[in-house]
Amino acid sequence: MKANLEDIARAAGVSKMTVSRVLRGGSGFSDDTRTRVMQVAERLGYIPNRLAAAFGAEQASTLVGMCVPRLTSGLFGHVLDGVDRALTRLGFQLMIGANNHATDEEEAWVRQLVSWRPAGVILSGRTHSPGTVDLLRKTALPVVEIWDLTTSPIDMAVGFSHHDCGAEMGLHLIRRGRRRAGFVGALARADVMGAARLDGFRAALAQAGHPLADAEVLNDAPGFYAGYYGMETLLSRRGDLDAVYFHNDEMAIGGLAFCQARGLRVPEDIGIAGWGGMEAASILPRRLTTTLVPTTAIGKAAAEALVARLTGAAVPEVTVVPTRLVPGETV
Amino acid sequence: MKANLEDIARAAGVSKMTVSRVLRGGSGFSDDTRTRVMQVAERLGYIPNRLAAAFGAEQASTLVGMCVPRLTSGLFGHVLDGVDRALTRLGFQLMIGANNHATDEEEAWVRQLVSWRPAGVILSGRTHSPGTVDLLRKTALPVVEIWDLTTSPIDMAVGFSHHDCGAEMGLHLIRRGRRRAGFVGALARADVMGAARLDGFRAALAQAGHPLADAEVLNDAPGFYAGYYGMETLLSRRGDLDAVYFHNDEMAIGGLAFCQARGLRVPEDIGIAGWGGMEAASILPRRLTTTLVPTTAIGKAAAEALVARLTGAAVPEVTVVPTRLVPGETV
DNA sequence: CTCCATAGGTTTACCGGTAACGTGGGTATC
DNA sequence: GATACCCACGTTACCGGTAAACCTATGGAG
Repeated sequence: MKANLEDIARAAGVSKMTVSRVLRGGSGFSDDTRTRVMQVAERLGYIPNRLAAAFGAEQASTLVGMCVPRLTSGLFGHVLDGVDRALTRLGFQLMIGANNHATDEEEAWVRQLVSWRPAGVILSGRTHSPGTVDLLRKTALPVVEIWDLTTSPIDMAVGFSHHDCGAEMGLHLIRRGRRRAGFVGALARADVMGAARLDGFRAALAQAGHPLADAEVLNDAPGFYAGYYGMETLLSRRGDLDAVYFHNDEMAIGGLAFCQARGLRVPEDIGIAGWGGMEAASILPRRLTTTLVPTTAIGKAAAEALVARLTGAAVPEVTVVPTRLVPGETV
Repeated sequence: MKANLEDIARAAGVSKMTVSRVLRGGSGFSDDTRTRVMQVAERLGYIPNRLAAAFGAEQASTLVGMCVPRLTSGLFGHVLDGVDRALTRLGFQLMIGANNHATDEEEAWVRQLVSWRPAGVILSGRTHSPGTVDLLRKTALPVVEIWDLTTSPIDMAVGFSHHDCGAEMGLHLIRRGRRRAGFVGALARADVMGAARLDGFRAALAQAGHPLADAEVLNDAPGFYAGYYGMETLLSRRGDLDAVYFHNDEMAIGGLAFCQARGLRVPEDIGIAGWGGMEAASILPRRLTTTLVPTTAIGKAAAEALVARLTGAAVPEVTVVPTRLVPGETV
């Protein structure tokens, strides 16, 4: 039932090697042989064995691994989609994992992945355990780090600066006349990139002479609830805030919901800003002030950089994919 | 640099086979041998080669494939998360793909997957091409079909009935006194499961003597915009509707936004119902009437059923994971 | 004292491809 | 006419594990 190259070879009256060449679309055989082999392969229902192929000739692997922080993140869903579409088109298979914002979980996943001898790896973020970096360097695997720009990537990087995103929003709030801005974050200590946005935000505000009034960084997942309760906590401490910058759009919408529940007018009484871009954010009664992140484009660029490297093409070490601040109507 | 079993064997003064047994935690060696082998493996930085292992002994594969309709779907992100957590815990690796609601794309993906000789496959939905079914049957691979309950699954199924979801919501609207209900769908012709919900909805309304007033099934992706414009279209045709059931919560929220923009009061002037569950839906000024789907639980159950089958345990052909209608405040 | 079970190994034979190299015959070139 | 060269293949030697069969002391039972 399970035919292999040998079976086809016997039935077609050629050698195993010729069958291999024909099926991989190589050269070194006549048209006659080609059609004969193809027909026999079809008739026997041959299913290629990539395991054997990748094992016998390691450079032939078409397996790519990708690790995201959380599979439930809407933004990373789009990144995954971009990666998947590009890889599928190029004939690669995608193995995924989640690191839950923990470098040791990432390392465990990378170890598993490497044991499959993949063609390359896509990681999210700039923070990795020494073991991960060491392993990837030793195996000399092509690596693309996405999402945040690493000053010195392990191999290649595709993304943007979270620090700059925060700074840009800080400046925007100042320009809109806000003077007492706060911040609501999530995943305290776990999410380095949210922290980078806060850093940039804080720096921009300080430089403008109106330093960050207060910040509440929760330990929870960055969802609507966290935004709602983060807003509540922040306002209970500082009732005089005139703007709040959130970890992401989900949380900002949660914050908006809280304002609505308390009868606070947005943007008159208080300004609300999110980050990341989310379809819902643009259809709210007032369009959310936020920063759009080209998620799918990042995924696509990462996959293409990886494959380009595999084909020996020159690939830039760092690819910057610009984000865009959308003023909206909530600040 | 790349050590293999042979290298470890030589350095530890034992045979390759003993090293293999030690590393896999088997038996048939002394404690002394064990520690010696482990130390040498550690020192040489041995990286197991799962490719070789799976190739040499096919039943040893720890690779599981999963195909979802779209990687950008919030609901399936949670399903993937459930699958991933369960598989990681059990020592399996996850290969993913998207079928974009097209059976031929699914078949192409399955063919690629099968060539990696995986331990099992998780598919979404009940609709597959004959080629897919044929291939899976021939390879006798463990298969779990999730999301919708197939009357006769290829192998195993985990999910619920979309038809029943629709019928339950139809009945709920009737009970709330709605008499002229409409439906707004998406992914016309592509999404069989949304169509099943519409069927159930229509049947329940008809049986109650207040048949479906109108339906608008768009071709677009089921997002906020589609909900907004679908609502607009539906109301322009039938201004007298007193309830609208949407393909999912995103679209329902889009519909709510349209009502708000037009000054329609919800639920007084018109009722709005969604499907699927979405964190945002429960934090709106009025909680959305919807059906909660236990996404993560489905993923977990699917992964566990697959692994149970692999270990030879008896697994029920069909696992029903109940959904729950949440009345909310929009109907 | 023999027999036998058992612990603790070793040996052998694959799994199904692919790279590298070999080969025979025909054809173009000098 | 000899040489070179190419085409269309065939041969051989792996890749790194694992299953299964096979050894060989050692200790205890009968």
